[in-house]
Amino acid sequence: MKVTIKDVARDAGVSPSTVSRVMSDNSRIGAATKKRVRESIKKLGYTPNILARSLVSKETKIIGVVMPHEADSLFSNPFFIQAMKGISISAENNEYHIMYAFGKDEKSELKAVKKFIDCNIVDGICLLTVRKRDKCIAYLKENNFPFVTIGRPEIRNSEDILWVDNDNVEAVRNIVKKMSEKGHKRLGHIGAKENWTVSANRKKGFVKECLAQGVGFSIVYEEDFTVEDGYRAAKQLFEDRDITGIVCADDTLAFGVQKYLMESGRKGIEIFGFNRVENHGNYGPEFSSVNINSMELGREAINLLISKLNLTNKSNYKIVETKLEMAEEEK
Amino acid sequence: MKVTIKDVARDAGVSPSTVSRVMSDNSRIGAATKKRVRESIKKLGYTPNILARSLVSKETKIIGVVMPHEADSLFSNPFFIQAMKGISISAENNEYHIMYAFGKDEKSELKAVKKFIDCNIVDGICLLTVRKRDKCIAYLKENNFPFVTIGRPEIRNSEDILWVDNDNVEAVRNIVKKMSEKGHKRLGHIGAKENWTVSANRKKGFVKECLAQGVGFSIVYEEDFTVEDGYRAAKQLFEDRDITGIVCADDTLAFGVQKYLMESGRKGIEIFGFNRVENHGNYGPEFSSVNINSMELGREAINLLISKLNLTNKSNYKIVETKLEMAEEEK
DNA sequence: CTGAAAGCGCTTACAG
DNA sequence: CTGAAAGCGCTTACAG
Repeated sequence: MKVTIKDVARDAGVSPSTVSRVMSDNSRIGAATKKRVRESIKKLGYTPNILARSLVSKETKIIGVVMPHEADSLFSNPFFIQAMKGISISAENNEYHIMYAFGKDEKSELKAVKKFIDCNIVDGICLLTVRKRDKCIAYLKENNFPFVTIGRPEIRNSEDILWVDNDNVEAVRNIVKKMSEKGHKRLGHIGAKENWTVSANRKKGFVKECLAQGVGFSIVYEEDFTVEDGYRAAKQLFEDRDITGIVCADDTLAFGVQKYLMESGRKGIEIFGFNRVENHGNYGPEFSSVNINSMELGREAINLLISKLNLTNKSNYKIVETKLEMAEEEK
Repeated sequence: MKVTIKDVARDAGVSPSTVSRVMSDNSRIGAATKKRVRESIKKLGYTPNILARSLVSKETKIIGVVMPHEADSLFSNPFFIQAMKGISISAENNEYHIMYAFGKDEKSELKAVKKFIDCNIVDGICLLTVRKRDKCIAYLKENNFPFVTIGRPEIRNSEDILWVDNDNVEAVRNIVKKMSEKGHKRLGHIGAKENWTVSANRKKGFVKECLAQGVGFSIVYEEDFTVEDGYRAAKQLFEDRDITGIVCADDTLAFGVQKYLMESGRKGIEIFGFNRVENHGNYGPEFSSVNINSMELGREAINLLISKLNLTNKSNYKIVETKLEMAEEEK
């Protein structure tokens, strides 16, 4: 049988209250008593039952993480595992636990959010992506439940919403600026998942900087972040013979572009992607990519949420730095 | 404030005991009372606090899943996300929750296991991989804590251990047999993670069937399941000029082989991999691969564990079917 | 068929 | 500095 606070109390010759206070290192307990109780704790191998504790403290020290339903078709993208890694590191550092829910579609994501809240099982929720008119965000805000999003929410009155994000607009603007300085006169952009704000922002940055630099452009949107989508988009995009460079919203799309370029024999096109995905084949030429620091995004999201839960947070958001990693030949 | 069982009781004019019995659909409660109570439940939107329930039932309906520390360097392998998907599906079907722990090394995996148990937070544990002389398995068995492993444990007295696995030995034997029938006289095998039983079994099947078929062979072991490791291994392996076919323990290794073959210009080598990984580049020739049905492995693991927890299980293991998917040109 | 009571393992005012 | 008591939100023998 599991050893409880009563067992420790009996062993140390004190009351359960005292043991509880020793556990929380209450300053009003005498040093000698503390020592004795700690010895009993060690001797008996006592670890408090966190469920019982939660029942009185009204905190479970568990955070619910909702994976976007696209995660499984996007498994080839390291973003999710990296973010999860960051999430778990932060949770561990702060003595929180993480509970994941995988949705099948947007509806079941909302269901997962509701379940988390209704069961009283989590103190807060983390959403791994932000959609336009996001139902989960709306529900969480409405119910005033603590949450954080990876990606900046696009709704009104978002000052009290916690979020982390890269500066995607700026990251793309930098790329376009760089390309313009190199002499590119006409650029292409391939995006996907139009209702993800991250996609919207990358496109926004692209358009803005093209206009600012007086660079011509055309844009193709695809359904998913896949090689096939990138290939299809490239095919369409390069009907425009003047395009000499291309910015993809994700490396998987860039792979498709590479593939198209190799097959079509077209040379001298400069490619930029996002999120440095390992190319198993690695036969194509290197291309430049923006490292969005997925692990840091996960870590900071949970840090922010936990600060909020413990009422110690100052800012409601955090911008995680990106790093443009140029292709080998550029170095 | 959250609505509790007392609120419902008051609203329906019954005692909390009765509400509790209605929740569990106890047969001794009158139909009329049930109806009235259910209306109150609905009206007030009551959902039981599962922590309070757990405290008395001694069950949390949470299963802890320990990710192998290699998971993050292996993120390019869909196995983990697929398995997690299967795990979450089974959990949802059975009204269980899942809690994941990511270890940094083998030691911290054991730490995670201990923490799960000590906190009283999980009813059972699922391990995503099995190592030789696996510390987590030893600890769990020693403490008689319910668990299931993906991969067959290799310890004595494993009859009471729950596990799911593919028949890796058989899968590789089939491949080798097929290759022998096609006329291959000498084969190569590339493995990695020698202390994972899955690797050991694939190698075992390879050796067995080569001997059975009278086919010559050589074997190279690498550290990790990566393209680089596959490339390095291929370089070494093909010093043996007679090798005409190669079985890789994972598709990532096979990509490395492809790369080597393309660079070295060597032709007519038949490649087999495992676990059909999407090749972002997809420039190389197609190769055949064994689909190990990762999602099913995850699903069945949790099914097995939950059956055990509810004392309804019969068998202590389950073999998940594999499917050999031949390269396009073979069809 | 239903309720009052005890208890799950903790924490925390309150009292001394 | 420490303990007895009440309570967190449930469930479940026990009694009627």
